[in-house]
Amino acid sequence: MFQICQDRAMEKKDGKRRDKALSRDQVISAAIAILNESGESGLTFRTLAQRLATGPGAIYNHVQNKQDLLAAAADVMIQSALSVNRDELAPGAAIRAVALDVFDIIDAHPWVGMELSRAPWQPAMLLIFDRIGANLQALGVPDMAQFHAASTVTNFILGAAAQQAAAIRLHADGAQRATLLSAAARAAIHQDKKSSPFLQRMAGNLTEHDDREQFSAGVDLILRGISG
Amino acid sequence: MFQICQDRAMEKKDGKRRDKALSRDQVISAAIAILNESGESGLTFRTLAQRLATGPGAIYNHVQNKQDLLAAAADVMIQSALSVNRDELAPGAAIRAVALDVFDIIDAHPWVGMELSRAPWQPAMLLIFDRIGANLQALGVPDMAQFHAASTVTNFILGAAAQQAAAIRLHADGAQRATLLSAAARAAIHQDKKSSPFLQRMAGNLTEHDDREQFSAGVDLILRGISG
DNA sequence: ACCTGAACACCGTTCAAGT
DNA sequence: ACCTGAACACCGTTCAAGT
Repeated sequence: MFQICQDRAMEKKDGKRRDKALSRDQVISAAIAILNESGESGLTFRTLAQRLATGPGAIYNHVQNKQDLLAAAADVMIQSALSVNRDELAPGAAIRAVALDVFDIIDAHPWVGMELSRAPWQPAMLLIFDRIGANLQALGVPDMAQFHAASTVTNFILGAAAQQAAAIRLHADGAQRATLLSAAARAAIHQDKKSSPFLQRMAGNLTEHDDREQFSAGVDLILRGISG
Repeated sequence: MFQICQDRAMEKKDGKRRDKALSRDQVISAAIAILNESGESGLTFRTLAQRLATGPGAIYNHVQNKQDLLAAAADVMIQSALSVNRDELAPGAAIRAVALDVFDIIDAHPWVGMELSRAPWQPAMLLIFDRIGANLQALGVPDMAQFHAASTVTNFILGAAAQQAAAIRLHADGAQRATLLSAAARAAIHQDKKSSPFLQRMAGNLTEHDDREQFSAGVDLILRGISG
């Protein structure tokens, strides 16, 4: 559906003017390549221009600004993640599948999660909302309740996306996840001694749970609330 | 619990050196004042230094970096929002109250929502997690399930926080919320014609629902899943 | 019409020099 | 020990000049 094309970069060696075929799709796909390789901090109009063998200004002929660029990039990723046909699944299983597909793409490319939570009303987010909601009718949710049900699941996914993106970023920083998390928990607990009993009781789970399993359990829990 | 102090700014008029009493709390409270007045984009080490009548470098004597500053500011806001005693409430109502307190503070100060979703493992977030979890035992949730239940509610709150913060920011930009949202929805729908039937059916709700009611309904729905 | 890249108006952060 | 503010190494974005 979306071709990553890098050949443009090769033409940079000679100082000549490139063939003028720069398109919006090429800009977005180059941005995605940089984001996947170097993360959010690696994407700059200068690095992007270099990969496209042009000047920073040229990018603005195909993209409104950096927000627009990031939203378009995230949309491509989410569309690709949700392109698998799930029609054969039962409605509950289909919702679970959509949620896990989103989780997995964010797990693999944390910048997508950061971008979704930075601007929740972008096309990528509406696509997720639609795919969740499309299964509610078959699940037997009344018309009036479908909007609240879909938005609840979507908000949960959004929150988990931010959480997961941050977790991966911490991990990528080379720091031990357990160390950082328990340090944070300890700091919070320490701050007002014994006023955080639940946090203290859950310290072990916080540092050792499986993120994907936690996410999946959350989806199931919400589905139970929707169906019940 | 936390005093906003602005008197320091008054000393700036004369060119003399200020009395040296700059403290971490003063830096954070000045940052909060700027954030509440001008939003995220208004907070700069230069604007903050100006309000504190000092140089940008001085701030680093009391704060590690901007992330640290924002996390500390958000923590103050969340602590203040959750400082009301809810012990007399039934566990379900207490969880609802915590969630709505967080919603309201983000509604009033959208930068808090942005900050929470930027770094989900900061003290403010752990405090919310603790306050939610503290009511699960009384709600009759089994020990093993309490972690998943608390993290599900927390993730939902986090997602809604990002959503709400973005909504307020759009509104503050002077643009009509309905216009922008329906434009986004229309764009998403248009993109692949009739492949978004649910989004189309919900277009009206998307632009006209009440955010707080939607949030409250989401909390109720998850609570039903937890209890059921 | 589109590219080019220097220039503009900023950032967060550092650090020698002060007190 | 803490402040001061110029300087550093960047940003996103604009725009005259090219083709």
